[in-house]
Amino acid sequence: MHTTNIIKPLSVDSVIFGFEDDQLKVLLIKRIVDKDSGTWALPGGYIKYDEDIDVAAARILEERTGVKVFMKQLGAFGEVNRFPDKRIITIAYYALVKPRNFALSLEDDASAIEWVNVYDLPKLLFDHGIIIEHALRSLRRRVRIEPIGFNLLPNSFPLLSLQRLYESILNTTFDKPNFRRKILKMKLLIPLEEKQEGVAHRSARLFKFDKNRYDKLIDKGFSFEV
Amino acid sequence: MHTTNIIKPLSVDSVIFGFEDDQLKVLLIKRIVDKDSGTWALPGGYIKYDEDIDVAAARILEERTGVKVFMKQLGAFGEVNRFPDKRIITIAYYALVKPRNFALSLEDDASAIEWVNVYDLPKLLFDHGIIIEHALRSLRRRVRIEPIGFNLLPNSFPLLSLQRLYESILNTTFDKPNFRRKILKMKLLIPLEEKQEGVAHRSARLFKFDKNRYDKLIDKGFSFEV
DNA sequence: ATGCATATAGTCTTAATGACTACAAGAATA
DNA sequence: TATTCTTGTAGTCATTAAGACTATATGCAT
Repeated sequence: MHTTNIIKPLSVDSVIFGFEDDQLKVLLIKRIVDKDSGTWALPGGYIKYDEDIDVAAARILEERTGVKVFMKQLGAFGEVNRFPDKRIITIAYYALVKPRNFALSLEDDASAIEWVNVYDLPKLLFDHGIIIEHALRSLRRRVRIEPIGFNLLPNSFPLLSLQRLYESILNTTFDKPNFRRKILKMKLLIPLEEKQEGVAHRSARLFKFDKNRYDKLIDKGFSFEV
Repeated sequence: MHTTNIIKPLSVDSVIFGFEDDQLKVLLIKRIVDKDSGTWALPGGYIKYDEDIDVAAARILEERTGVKVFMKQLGAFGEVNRFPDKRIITIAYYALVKPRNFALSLEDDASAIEWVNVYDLPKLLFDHGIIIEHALRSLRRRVRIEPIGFNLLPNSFPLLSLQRLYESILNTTFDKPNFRRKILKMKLLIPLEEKQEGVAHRSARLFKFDKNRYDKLIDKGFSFEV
């Protein structure tokens, strides 16, 4: 990594959430450089002098994963001793993505990159565990009042997947018929002709999220709520 | 202000909300130093090398107002051109306070310090207007699901004051009997013997917020909602 | 063909909400 | 003193949403 042209006391770290095998996961990398070797960490990097911080966050993630995603800022983490020896304050971001769209590619300074279950994390570098906790809290708050959960699912999905998604984020369970009723009543899902394939039981209808419709409803004062 | 021992590319700015005359207000200062003269701005300062950022935010506010308050981090604002000539990223904080407890004291570099209606702001320094917008959005989200509004009111208050508070924050109106019913049903307010004094109409009973009770209810899964 | 897992439709009860009406209290006024 | 004005406080009624269920439909696997 080049160290010229960066703002030295500031870094960016990203919590990338994905949903895979009915589990909420986080993208982690394991570094091989210097004494951090062997510790899992959030993908991160440094901000350039002539770069907006939001842009820096997106660039760094793209460098590591090849995918451009919209990042939401979580906040700054700046305890005096969070980083050893030096005083580095990090600005954390998070994003919700579809893991299938990610072709994970290793960079020079990483020995591994993996999706890890958010409820079963390894020991993490510095305060990255705390950052993930904060991100999860923020996600839980937002996911209930904004239709952001769909960013974690494929474009078309059965209702039960959506339910499992909310259950794993909110760490709870819902009654199936009731969840179904509530979601469908919002009229935000377009029922497709397609059905599930390759399942060992009655196949479910697939739906897709209707972003257009959502925007219109919002203008009319509608508010999403799960 | 001393410029030694600070982290140069980082500042802290605070949005202090207060409720006065049934209006939601923000604490602003007008600086007289250098070319910023005459522009209203958020109280702010620089972070020291050996100081947590949350502590820096509280210290800076205390220096300007003499009052120690708990600050909530809003996030980092880091557009390349937000600050003229230099690249300075600011971490914004906000807090809810009782204006009566504040003895506003001028510092050397400020020519005025004032509570200003948040819906009628003057032109502000740099991106401070944007920061206030973000703070207001965050406040609106939080105030509906956490009992933080009470921090803006005196310890004892009539129900209508609470209603006016929510109305001014959320920029809406509520039906009086319905608001009353909703709030009282939560059992978070302790009715006092005292009544309003010096009002030209029937005096209302005063209440105080029961923090203890709230903490207990939270443990039982209760969730505050307005 | 039978079981089994999931999909999907619908019922019933209870609680919350929004829109009101009505009356009470007490200072100001006429 | 009587009246009026403003706000406080209690309660009604209809509508809607939520939670806990029951019941039936499909279709693969044995």
